[in-house]
Amino acid sequence: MPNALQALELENFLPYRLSVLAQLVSESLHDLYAEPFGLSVTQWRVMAALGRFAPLTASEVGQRIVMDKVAVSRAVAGLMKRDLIERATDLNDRRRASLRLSAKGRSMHARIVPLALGYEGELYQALSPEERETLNGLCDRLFAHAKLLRKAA
Amino acid sequence: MPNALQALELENFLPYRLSVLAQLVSESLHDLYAEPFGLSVTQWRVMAALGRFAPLTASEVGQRIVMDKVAVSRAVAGLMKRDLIERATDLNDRRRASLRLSAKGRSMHARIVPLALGYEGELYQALSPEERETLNGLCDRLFAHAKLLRKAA
DNA sequence: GCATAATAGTTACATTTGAAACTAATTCAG
DNA sequence: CTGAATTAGTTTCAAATGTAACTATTATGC
Repeated sequence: MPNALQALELENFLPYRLSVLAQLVSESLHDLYAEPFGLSVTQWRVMAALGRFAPLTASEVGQRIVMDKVAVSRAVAGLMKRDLIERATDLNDRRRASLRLSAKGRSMHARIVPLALGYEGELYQALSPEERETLNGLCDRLFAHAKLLRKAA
Repeated sequence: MPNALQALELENFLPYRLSVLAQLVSESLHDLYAEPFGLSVTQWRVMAALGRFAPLTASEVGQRIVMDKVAVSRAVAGLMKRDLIERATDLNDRRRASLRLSAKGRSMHARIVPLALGYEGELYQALSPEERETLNGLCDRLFAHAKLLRKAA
Protein backbone atom coordinates (compact mmCIF):
# COMPACT_ATOMS: atom_id res chain seq x y z
CA MET A 1 0.00 0.00 0.00
CA PRO A 2 1.79 3.14 -1.20
CA ASN A 3 1.75 6.16 1.05
CA ALA A 4 2.26 8.79 -1.61
CA LEU A 5 -0.79 10.91 -0.89
CA GLN A 6 -1.00 11.18 2.83
CA ALA A 7 -3.27 13.72 4.39
CA LEU A 8 -3.52 14.38 8.09
CA GLU A 9 -7.09 14.83 9.19
CA LEU A 10 -6.49 16.19 12.64
CA GLU A 11 -10.06 15.56 13.73
CA ASN A 12 -9.63 11.84 12.99
CA PHE A 13 -6.08 11.55 14.22
CA LEU A 14 -6.01 9.18 17.17
CA PRO A 15 -3.43 10.94 19.35
CA TYR A 16 -5.28 14.18 18.91
CA ARG A 17 -8.66 12.67 19.70
CA LEU A 18 -7.39 10.97 22.82
CA SER A 19 -5.83 14.19 23.97
CA VAL A 20 -8.94 16.29 23.50
CA LEU A 21 -11.20 13.71 25.15
CA ALA A 22 -8.91 13.23 28.13
CA GLN A 23 -8.58 16.95 28.60
CA LEU A 24 -12.32 17.54 28.57
CA VAL A 25 -12.95 14.75 31.04
CA SER A 26 -10.12 15.79 33.29
CA GLU A 27 -11.29 19.39 33.42
CA SER A 28 -14.86 18.39 34.12
CA LEU A 29 -13.74 16.24 37.00
CA HIS A 30 -11.45 18.93 38.31
CA ASP A 31 -14.39 21.31 38.44
CA LEU A 32 -16.00 19.00 40.97
CA TYR A 33 -13.28 19.08 43.59
CA ALA A 34 -11.14 22.13 42.80
CA GLU A 35 -13.36 24.83 44.17
CA PRO A 36 -14.90 23.05 47.20
CA PHE A 37 -11.71 21.40 48.39
CA GLY A 38 -8.94 23.53 46.97
CA LEU A 39 -6.99 20.66 45.46
CA SER A 40 -4.96 20.60 42.28
CA VAL A 41 -5.13 17.60 39.96
CA THR A 42 -1.78 16.33 41.21
CA GLN A 43 -2.73 16.77 44.85
CA TRP A 44 -5.97 14.91 44.36
CA ARG A 45 -4.18 12.06 42.59
CA VAL A 46 -1.70 11.73 45.42
CA MET A 47 -4.57 11.61 47.90
CA ALA A 48 -6.36 9.03 45.79
CA ALA A 49 -3.24 6.87 45.64
CA LEU A 50 -2.78 7.09 49.40
CA GLY A 51 -6.46 6.49 50.01
CA ARG A 52 -6.15 3.22 48.19
CA PHE A 53 -2.63 1.96 48.85
CA ALA A 54 -1.20 3.71 51.92
CA PRO A 55 1.37 3.66 53.27
CA LEU A 56 3.48 4.54 50.27
CA THR A 57 6.76 6.37 49.87
CA ALA A 58 6.85 9.37 47.57
CA SER A 59 8.45 7.36 44.78
CA GLU A 60 5.90 4.59 45.12
CA VAL A 61 3.18 7.21 44.77
CA GLY A 62 4.90 8.42 41.64
CA GLN A 63 4.98 4.95 40.14
CA ARG A 64 1.32 4.35 40.94
CA ILE A 65 0.03 7.51 39.37
CA VAL A 66 2.64 8.01 36.62
CA MET A 67 3.96 11.28 37.97
CA ASP A 68 7.57 12.33 38.28
CA LYS A 69 9.18 12.78 41.66
CA VAL A 70 9.31 16.56 41.53
CA ALA A 71 5.58 16.80 40.96
CA VAL A 72 4.96 14.32 43.76
CA SER A 73 7.25 16.23 46.08
CA ARG A 74 5.40 19.45 45.47
CA ALA A 75 1.97 17.90 45.85
CA VAL A 76 3.09 16.27 49.09
CA ALA A 77 4.43 19.58 50.39
CA GLY A 78 1.07 21.23 49.72
CA LEU A 79 -0.89 18.42 51.34
CA MET A 80 1.41 18.38 54.36
CA LYS A 81 0.94 22.11 54.85
CA ARG A 82 -2.80 21.55 55.08
CA ASP A 83 -2.42 18.51 57.35
CA LEU A 84 -4.17 16.29 54.85
CA ILE A 85 -1.41 13.69 54.90
CA GLU A 86 1.20 12.48 57.38
CA ARG A 87 4.80 11.61 56.79
CA ALA A 88 6.92 9.18 58.84
CA THR A 89 10.60 8.74 58.16
CA ASP A 90 11.64 5.14 57.65
CA LEU A 91 13.98 4.23 60.49
CA ASN A 92 15.84 1.64 58.47
CA ASP A 93 16.41 3.92 55.52
CA ARG A 94 16.18 7.52 56.50
CA ARG A 95 16.04 8.71 52.91
CA ARG A 96 12.56 7.25 52.66
CA ALA A 97 9.40 8.43 54.32
CA SER A 98 6.09 6.65 54.19
CA LEU A 99 3.02 8.72 53.55
CA ARG A 100 -0.60 8.22 54.53
CA LEU A 101 -3.76 10.27 54.76
CA SER A 102 -4.39 12.03 58.07
CA ALA A 103 -7.83 11.83 59.69
CA LYS A 104 -8.63 15.15 58.03
CA GLY A 105 -7.35 13.82 54.73
CA ARG A 106 -9.39 10.64 55.03
CA SER A 107 -12.49 12.66 55.67
CA MET A 108 -11.90 14.85 52.63
CA HIS A 109 -11.06 11.80 50.55
CA ALA A 110 -14.31 10.18 51.64
CA ARG A 111 -16.25 13.19 50.45
CA ILE A 112 -14.51 13.44 47.09
CA VAL A 113 -14.68 9.77 46.12
CA PRO A 114 -18.47 9.77 45.63
CA LEU A 115 -18.22 12.90 43.49
CA ALA A 116 -15.56 11.30 41.32
CA LEU A 117 -17.40 8.00 41.00
CA GLY A 118 -20.61 9.88 40.34
CA TYR A 119 -19.02 11.72 37.47
CA GLU A 120 -17.56 8.53 36.09
CA GLY A 121 -21.02 6.97 36.32
CA GLU A 122 -22.59 9.81 34.40
CA LEU A 123 -19.89 9.58 31.79
CA TYR A 124 -20.45 5.86 31.44
CA GLN A 125 -24.12 6.52 30.70
CA ALA A 126 -22.97 7.15 27.16
CA LEU A 127 -22.02 3.48 26.86
CA SER A 128 -23.65 0.14 27.46
CA PRO A 129 -22.06 -2.18 30.04
CA GLU A 130 -20.51 -4.28 27.27
CA GLU A 131 -19.18 -1.19 25.56
CA ARG A 132 -17.58 -0.03 28.80
CA GLU A 133 -15.68 -3.27 29.04
CA THR A 134 -14.71 -3.06 25.41
CA LEU A 135 -13.42 0.47 25.81
CA ASN A 136 -11.39 -0.43 28.86
CA GLY A 137 -9.87 -3.42 27.11
CA LEU A 138 -8.95 -1.41 24.04
CA CYS A 139 -7.43 1.36 26.14
CA ASP A 140 -5.39 -1.18 28.06
CA ARG A 141 -3.98 -2.66 24.92
CA LEU A 142 -3.27 0.71 23.37
CA PHE A 143 -1.49 1.80 26.50
CA ALA A 144 0.65 -1.30 26.68
CA HIS A 145 1.52 -1.00 23.01
CA ALA A 146 2.33 2.70 23.30
CA LYS A 147 4.71 1.91 26.11
CA LEU A 148 6.45 -0.70 24.00
CA LEU A 149 6.82 1.72 21.09
CA ARG A 150 8.24 4.31 23.41
CA LYS A 151 10.93 2.01 24.68
CA ALA A 152 11.75 0.76 21.21
CA ALA A 153 12.30 4.27 19.85
CA MET B 1 -28.22 -0.17 43.83
CA PRO B 2 -26.89 1.37 47.03
CA ASN B 3 -23.54 3.09 46.92
CA ALA B 4 -22.67 2.80 50.57
CA LEU B 5 -19.28 1.18 50.15
CA GLN B 6 -17.61 3.04 47.37
CA ALA B 7 -13.95 2.63 46.71
CA LEU B 8 -12.00 4.52 44.15
CA GLU B 9 -9.60 2.30 42.29
CA LEU B 10 -7.55 4.93 40.56
CA GLU B 11 -6.05 2.44 38.13
CA ASN B 12 -9.55 1.54 36.90
CA PHE B 13 -10.99 5.02 37.02
CA LEU B 14 -11.90 6.09 33.52
CA PRO B 15 -10.85 9.77 33.68
CA TYR B 16 -7.52 8.76 35.08
CA ARG B 17 -6.95 6.07 32.50
CA LEU B 18 -7.81 8.36 29.63
CA SER B 19 -5.48 10.98 30.99
CA VAL B 20 -2.52 8.65 31.35
CA LEU B 21 -3.02 7.09 27.93
CA ALA B 22 -3.42 10.42 26.17
CA GLN B 23 -0.36 11.79 27.90
CA LEU B 24 1.82 8.85 26.92
CA VAL B 25 0.68 8.99 23.30
CA SER B 26 1.03 12.74 23.10
CA GLU B 27 4.56 12.67 24.50
CA SER B 28 5.61 9.88 22.16
CA LEU B 29 4.35 11.82 19.19
CA HIS B 30 5.95 15.00 20.41
CA ASP B 31 9.30 13.22 20.53
CA LEU B 32 9.02 12.72 16.78
CA TYR B 33 8.76 16.35 15.77
CA ALA B 34 10.03 18.36 18.75
CA GLU B 35 13.73 17.88 18.30
CA PRO B 36 14.03 17.85 14.51
CA PHE B 37 11.61 20.72 13.87
CA GLY B 38 11.60 22.68 17.11
CA LEU B 39 7.83 22.80 17.43
CA SER B 40 5.74 22.73 20.59
CA VAL B 41 2.55 20.68 20.71
CA THR B 42 0.42 23.78 20.29
CA GLN B 43 2.50 25.05 17.39
CA TRP B 44 2.27 21.76 15.61
CA ARG B 45 -1.48 21.62 16.10
CA VAL B 46 -1.90 25.08 14.64
CA MET B 47 0.17 24.04 11.64
CA ALA B 48 -1.87 20.88 11.25
CA ALA B 49 -5.11 22.86 11.35
CA LEU B 50 -3.82 25.30 8.76
CA GLY B 51 -2.42 22.50 6.64
CA ARG B 52 -5.87 21.05 6.39
CA PHE B 53 -8.27 24.00 6.50
CA ALA B 54 -6.42 27.21 5.60
CA PRO B 55 -7.14 30.00 5.46
CA LEU B 56 -8.44 30.31 9.00
CA THR B 57 -8.57 33.16 11.47
CA ALA B 58 -6.97 32.67 14.86
CA SER B 59 -10.33 32.02 16.51
CA GLU B 60 -11.31 29.52 13.86
CA VAL B 61 -8.07 27.71 14.53
CA GLY B 62 -8.95 27.68 18.21
CA GLN B 63 -12.36 26.17 17.52
CA ARG B 64 -10.91 23.50 15.27
CA ILE B 65 -8.28 22.31 17.68
CA VAL B 66 -10.01 23.07 21.00
CA MET B 67 -7.44 25.57 22.18
CA ASP B 68 -8.11 28.89 23.84
CA LYS B 69 -7.31 32.10 22.07
CA VAL B 70 -4.33 32.97 24.26
CA ALA B 71 -2.62 29.70 23.41
CA VAL B 72 -3.39 30.17 19.73
CA SER B 73 -2.05 33.70 19.81
CA ARG B 74 1.22 32.55 21.31
CA ALA B 75 1.62 29.65 18.92
CA VAL B 76 0.91 31.94 15.98
CA ALA B 77 3.48 34.46 17.24
CA GLY B 78 6.11 31.73 17.40
CA LEU B 79 5.27 30.40 13.96
CA MET B 80 5.25 33.89 12.44
CA LYS B 81 8.68 34.60 13.89
CA ARG B 82 10.01 31.57 12.04
CA ASP B 83 8.13 32.42 8.85
CA LEU B 84 6.24 29.16 8.95
CA ILE B 85 2.88 30.85 8.53
CA GLU B 86 1.59 34.03 6.94
CA ARG B 87 -0.98 36.46 8.24
CA ALA B 88 -3.20 38.70 6.13
CA THR B 89 -5.46 41.25 7.78
CA ASP B 90 -9.07 41.01 6.64
CA LEU B 91 -9.86 44.25 4.82
CA ASN B 92 -13.53 44.13 5.67
CA ASP B 93 -12.96 43.54 9.37
CA ARG B 94 -9.53 44.63 10.43
CA ARG B 95 -9.77 42.84 13.77
CA ARG B 96 -9.48 39.56 11.93
CA ALA B 97 -6.52 38.14 10.12
CA SER B 98 -6.53 35.02 8.06
CA LEU B 99 -3.67 32.60 8.53
CA ARG B 100 -2.11 30.08 6.21
CA LEU B 101 1.10 28.10 5.98
CA SER B 102 3.99 29.75 4.13
CA ALA B 103 5.96 27.79 1.56
CA LYS B 104 8.46 26.98 4.28
CA GLY B 105 5.63 25.95 6.58
CA ARG B 106 4.06 23.74 3.93
CA SER B 107 7.36 22.03 3.39
CA MET B 108 7.83 21.36 7.09
CA HIS B 109 4.22 20.24 7.37
CA ALA B 110 4.76 17.81 4.52
CA ARG B 111 7.69 16.28 6.32
CA ILE B 112 5.94 15.95 9.67
CA VAL B 113 2.67 14.46 8.42
CA PRO B 114 4.24 11.11 7.43
CA LEU B 115 5.92 10.88 10.83
CA ALA B 116 2.66 11.52 12.60
CA LEU B 117 0.68 9.10 10.46
CA GLY B 118 3.45 6.57 10.83
CA TYR B 119 3.25 6.76 14.58
CA GLU B 120 -0.54 6.48 14.48
CA GLY B 121 -0.14 3.44 12.25
CA GLU B 122 2.23 1.78 14.69
CA LEU B 123 -0.10 2.56 17.54
CA TYR B 124 -3.00 1.04 15.65
CA GLN B 125 -1.04 -2.17 15.28
CA ALA B 126 -2.29 -2.97 18.76
CA LEU B 127 -5.83 -3.20 17.37
CA SER B 128 -7.60 -4.98 14.55
CA PRO B 129 -9.33 -2.84 11.91
CA GLU B 130 -12.72 -3.51 13.48
CA GLU B 131 -11.41 -2.62 16.90
CA ARG B 132 -10.07 0.66 15.57
CA GLU B 133 -13.49 1.60 14.35
CA THR B 134 -15.03 0.51 17.60
CA LEU B 135 -12.60 2.59 19.61
CA ASN B 136 -13.20 5.65 17.51
CA GLY B 137 -16.95 5.28 17.81
CA LEU B 138 -16.81 4.86 21.57
CA CYS B 139 -14.51 7.86 21.94
CA ASP B 140 -16.83 9.95 19.84
CA ARG B 141 -19.80 9.10 21.98
CA LEU B 142 -17.91 9.63 25.21
CA PHE B 143 -16.73 13.00 24.00
CA ALA B 144 -20.18 14.12 22.95
CA HIS B 145 -21.61 12.97 26.25
CA ALA B 146 -18.86 14.63 28.29
CA LYS B 147 -19.61 17.89 26.52
CA LEU B 148 -23.28 17.59 27.38
CA LEU B 149 -22.47 16.93 31.03
CA ARG B 150 -20.21 19.94 31.13
CA LYS B 151 -22.88 22.24 29.83
CA ALA B 152 -25.49 20.77 32.15
CA ALA B 153 -23.37 21.30 35.27
C1' DG C 1 36.77 0.26 56.08
C1' DC C 2 36.74 3.93 52.52
C1' DA C 3 36.05 6.22 48.37
C1' DT C 4 32.60 5.98 44.68
C1' DA C 5 28.30 5.34 42.96
C1' DA C 6 23.43 5.13 43.48
C1' DT C 7 18.90 6.46 45.57
C1' DA C 8 15.12 9.45 47.91
C1' DG C 9 13.65 13.60 47.95
C1' DT C 10 14.08 18.88 47.65
C1' DT C 11 15.36 23.28 45.73
C1' DA C 12 16.44 26.64 42.04
C1' DC C 13 15.87 28.42 37.61
C1' DA C 14 13.83 28.77 33.23
C1' DT C 15 9.84 27.86 30.45
C1' DT C 16 4.92 27.11 29.90
C1' DT C 17 0.39 27.95 30.97
C1' DG C 18 -3.92 30.27 32.53
C1' DA C 19 -6.85 34.20 34.04
C1' DA C 20 -7.72 38.69 33.67
C1' DA C 21 -6.88 43.12 31.93
C1' DC C 22 -6.10 45.51 27.92
C1' DT C 23 -6.16 47.53 22.82
C1' DA C 24 -8.26 48.05 18.57
C1' DA C 25 -12.05 47.45 15.56
C1' DT C 26 -16.90 46.63 14.80
C1' DT C 27 -21.81 46.28 15.92
C1' DC C 28 -25.91 47.65 18.01
C1' DA C 29 -29.45 50.59 20.51
C1' DG C 30 -31.75 54.64 20.64
C1' DC D 1 -24.85 59.71 14.23
C1' DT D 2 -23.05 58.57 19.10
C1' DG D 3 -22.02 56.03 23.06
C1' DA D 4 -22.35 51.26 25.10
C1' DA D 5 -21.58 46.68 24.27
C1' DT D 6 -19.15 42.87 21.45
C1' DT D 7 -15.57 40.71 19.24
C1' DA D 8 -10.58 39.57 17.72
C1' DG D 9 -6.46 39.27 19.36
C1' DT D 10 -2.42 40.61 22.54
C1' DT D 11 -0.10 41.56 26.80
C1' DT D 12 0.66 41.11 31.65
C1' DC D 13 1.15 38.91 35.93
C1' DA D 14 0.84 34.84 38.77
C1' DA D 15 0.77 29.99 39.20
C1' DA D 16 2.17 25.39 37.38
C1' DT D 17 5.67 22.53 35.30
C1' DG D 18 10.11 20.52 33.66
C1' DT D 19 15.12 20.10 33.87
C1' DA D 20 19.04 20.12 36.28
C1' DA D 21 21.59 20.75 40.25
C1' DC D 22 21.77 19.82 45.03
C1' DT D 23 21.50 17.48 50.00
C1' DA D 24 21.27 13.58 52.68
C1' DT D 25 21.56 8.82 53.15
C1' DT D 26 22.58 4.13 51.85
C1' DA D 27 24.82 0.59 48.91
C1' DT D 28 28.87 -1.11 46.37
C1' DG D 29 33.66 -2.13 44.72
C1' DC D 30 38.10 -2.79 46.02
